[in-house]
Amino acid sequence: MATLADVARRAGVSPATASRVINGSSKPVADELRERVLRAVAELRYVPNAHAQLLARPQRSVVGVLVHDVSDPYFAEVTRGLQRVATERGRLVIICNSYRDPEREVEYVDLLRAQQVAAIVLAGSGYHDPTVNALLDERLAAYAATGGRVAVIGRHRHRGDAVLPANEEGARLLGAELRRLGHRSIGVLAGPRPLTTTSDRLAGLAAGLDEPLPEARIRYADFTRDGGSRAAAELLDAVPGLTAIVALNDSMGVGALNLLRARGVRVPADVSVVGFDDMPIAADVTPALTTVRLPLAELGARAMTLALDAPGGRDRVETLPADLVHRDSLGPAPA
Amino acid sequence: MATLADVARRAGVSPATASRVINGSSKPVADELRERVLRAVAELRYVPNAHAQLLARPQRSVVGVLVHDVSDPYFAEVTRGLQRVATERGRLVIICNSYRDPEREVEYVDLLRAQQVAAIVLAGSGYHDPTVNALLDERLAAYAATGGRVAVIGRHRHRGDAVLPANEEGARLLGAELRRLGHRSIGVLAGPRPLTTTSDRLAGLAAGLDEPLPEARIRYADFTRDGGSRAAAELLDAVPGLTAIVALNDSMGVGALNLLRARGVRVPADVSVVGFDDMPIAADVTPALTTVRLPLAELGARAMTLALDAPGGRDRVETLPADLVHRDSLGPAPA
DNA sequence: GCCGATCAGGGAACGGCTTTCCCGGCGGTG
DNA sequence: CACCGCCGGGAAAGCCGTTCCCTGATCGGC
Repeated sequence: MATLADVARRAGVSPATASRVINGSSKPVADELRERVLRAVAELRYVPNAHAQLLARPQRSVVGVLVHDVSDPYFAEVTRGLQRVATERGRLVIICNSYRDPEREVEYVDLLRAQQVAAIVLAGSGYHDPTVNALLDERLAAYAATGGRVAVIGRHRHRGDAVLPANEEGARLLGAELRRLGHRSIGVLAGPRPLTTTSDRLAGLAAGLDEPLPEARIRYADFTRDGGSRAAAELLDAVPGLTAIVALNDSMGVGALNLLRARGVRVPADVSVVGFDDMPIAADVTPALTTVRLPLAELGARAMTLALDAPGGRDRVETLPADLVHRDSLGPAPA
Repeated sequence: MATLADVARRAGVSPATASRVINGSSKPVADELRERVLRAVAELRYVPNAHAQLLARPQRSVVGVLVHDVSDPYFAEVTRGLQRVATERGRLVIICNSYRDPEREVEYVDLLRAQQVAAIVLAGSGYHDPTVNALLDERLAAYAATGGRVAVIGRHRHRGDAVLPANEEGARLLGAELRRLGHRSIGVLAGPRPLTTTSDRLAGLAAGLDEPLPEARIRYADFTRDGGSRAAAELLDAVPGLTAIVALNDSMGVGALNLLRARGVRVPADVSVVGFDDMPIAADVTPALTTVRLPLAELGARAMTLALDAPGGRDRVETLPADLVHRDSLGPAPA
């Protein structure tokens, strides 16, 4: 690997001068020398060692992003927004997948800290477990104490700037609409219990329906298509007379749709199905899924903006609105 | 940010000793001192500066991954495979999105080089433009010359180890099946022209159909749902009597399905539709999309394995098979 | 009891780059 | 003509760890 010293030697100048030319320092360098340095750089295919640079100058430029799983469409979309802003600002992004393992999440925070990242963006639902939260908080605090910036997406209980999707409000909208359409016997396909996203949406739904949701009509499963399918099967078997199924994310909704089709249940004539998130797939299934739209990419973009902007003294919290997307899978309750 | 010197001072030992304790060096350290160092580390919440470590020891541990766009399901899946293997081997992955801009791709190679990554994995279709390829090759060569490892996914013409999806063979299978079912008037929704993926799949399709594909029955567009939708509309308008539409990836296939539904064309009774890649969504649309399955995660996993394994002297090339997934969107040609 | 071997711990060099500080030379000015 | 100031360039001091090498001390053997 060619070093700056190699370049300087080849150009017949000092490393100081070479560095100045390469970084476009404000200190003027004679054209002749500049020329020689540039030529040497090209000939040696010199690329400065980013670690040495980082060590030599205080300024940190990369940003760490911690998501549950980038290949999940939800996070893929959030990440897109994060990346867009980061790229606009000339920041490199390191993406880490915690795969929903809180312990790995903590490890990754340390790893990002070791990388001297300028900011850490935590995306995705938080957990209810206080032990886990305390541990994570402790690490984030250690990071923030050294001047690191923290932004979280969709987690209430953490330090740092936050941008929150209107999970509760979106679910409330959904509940109110179901109620308006006469649905009274409603089953819920919920995500994993320990996630705050699950409980937030559940709470909003109950508020919108204007009645408590009996646990017997809720099934908890993974936030995946198969999870939704299994949970829907259980629910259907356990609760006769269901007129609507609320999936707490679109993947589960799609799974439910599939199961219903397999069982010959008509949607929405016999049973209505609604989802959450408005992922691209929601519009493409049949019947097209009625769902709650969350501005996912925007969530990411806002979070990255907060993370990169100068700290505003106090932690800033932004809430991004959710709205109902009417498609074909929701109809009036059958008489 | 606490440094090793801080830790050493607080523990009342030399930095050398502190370092040895922290890294579990083979050199023995008295329990008493070890204890003191560990306590200091905990109290100061010390995390070693990864950049300083990288500078101090020759060993490089992070791997760079360059994809078109992680939020595209195709790359999301490939990335999942890449990550899995990287994590198993204790490697951190830096993911970069080129957004299909060859120039940005070259920039990112340099950036990864600057980061001293142990290996670079290039995922996603290559380009036909020889200028672009030459430039990229030149940078990769510079990287490889300094001991960097390169692995590519789905690109023929680059140095380094390669793992290739059987694009051509998969398309051949598809073509043969269409022919068997009596389709003679076939339209193609192709991806961007400059991509080798597009031309490979086109070539395989023609081979399977056992007849050349007239350009008039091909429409080039983005590898997206909307691209597919638009291209399908054009094709339908331009070519009367079409009995089948081949989309060169599933997103385009889904777009086509949507357009056909909007126009009241029955699938597959009037027109058959097939896709490519077998992304999760393919099974969930109605009718479920017949497509060619590519082992995407496996592609990623193999590439990462090649990249991390000791170089085998010559560049290794692996091809992963494609197979036909029969679903509902393909039927016999109408009489 | 003395010498050499062994061992734990510390000093210091090193990795690659940036940046401050200093020096020599030039032009301008009185 | 002498002096001052400015300017371009280089020497060198870090940044933060790791590790080689050395030192001082302890221990074993004769």
